[in-house]
Amino acid sequence: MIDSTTVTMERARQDLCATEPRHPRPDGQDRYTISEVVASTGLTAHTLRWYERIGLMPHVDRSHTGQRRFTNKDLDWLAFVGKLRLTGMPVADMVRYAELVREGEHTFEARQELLEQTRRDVIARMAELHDTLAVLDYKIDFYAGARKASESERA
Amino acid sequence: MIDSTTVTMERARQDLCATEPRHPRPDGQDRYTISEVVASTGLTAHTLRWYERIGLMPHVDRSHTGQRRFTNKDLDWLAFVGKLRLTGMPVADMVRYAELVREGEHTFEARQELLEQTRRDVIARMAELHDTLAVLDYKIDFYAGARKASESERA
DNA sequence: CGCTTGCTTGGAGTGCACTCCAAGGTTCTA
DNA sequence: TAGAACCTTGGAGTGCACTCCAAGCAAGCG
Repeated sequence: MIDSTTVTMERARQDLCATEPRHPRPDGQDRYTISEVVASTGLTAHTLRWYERIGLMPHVDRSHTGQRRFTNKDLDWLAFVGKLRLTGMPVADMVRYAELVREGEHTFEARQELLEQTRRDVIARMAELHDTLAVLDYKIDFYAGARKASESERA
Repeated sequence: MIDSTTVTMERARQDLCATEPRHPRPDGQDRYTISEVVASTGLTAHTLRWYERIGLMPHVDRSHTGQRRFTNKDLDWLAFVGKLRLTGMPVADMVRYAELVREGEHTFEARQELLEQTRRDVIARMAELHDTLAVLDYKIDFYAGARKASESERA
């Protein structure tokens, strides 16, 4: 019999790494250099170090000489951060979310709220874009029509 | 008989002022102070002066003492610029469009292309947002489920 | 072993889109 | 006609999200 605590923890474990397919290396050997992460995320090395400095990354593991070694979990986190970035969420808010994750399961409610606010922002933004599209189409039609008219004039 | 030149010019006249309903003042008495424009556009006076300085506004008419007096046409232009801004278009590109408008009808093709590129950008952005929405919903459902599970555990 | 390429740090610099300031002239209302 | 509220300018400042730099250690290869 599986009790609900187990279920909760299993879901919590998924929390950081359930949204993306799978990364190249098999588990147990997931220690990527910064340049490998640059190649797979499209972020620059500068940005990755900066993310760590401001607390947007959990502290990244290091080699015996102090060089960063990223894990699959880090890549999953970066993929999710990339999605948040696409929503237009400010970096400060993403850092807030990262802090909540670090604080543990008792912040589930706060995290859900933050994500729901983001969701509302995304929907509002999509509506805005939808409206601009109408104006754009109106103008484009106007130019297309005006050009056709001046063409037939020349003919 | 109306020749096609007349038609073209009539459309050209509409070009700057056909996308918005109508502004408060009756025609012929459309000379708004900067603070009236602030009130009706939501932009700051600083921003309005800055728009003029960088060439994003056609040169605004002045009172005999040098204060700005905006016209309905200026308000229409600002409304359209507001739409372009909502698309995320950089100010430099909007200035480029404004330059094309100043250059006259022979830039219709270039203007249409610029707007069509913007349209493609808007559609791409909407698709991105649509994708992030799926991730957001996935996470929100996860938190909702986890919280419900830990509630029933407590019960 | 030497060479090239890669990684480290703190701190300074960049580009964008505003945003504000000081000092002074203008306009409106009582 | 006095006072408040509004307007003008060039230039400097702000906040965000990176972006770059110098100086020096680390890693992999023939």
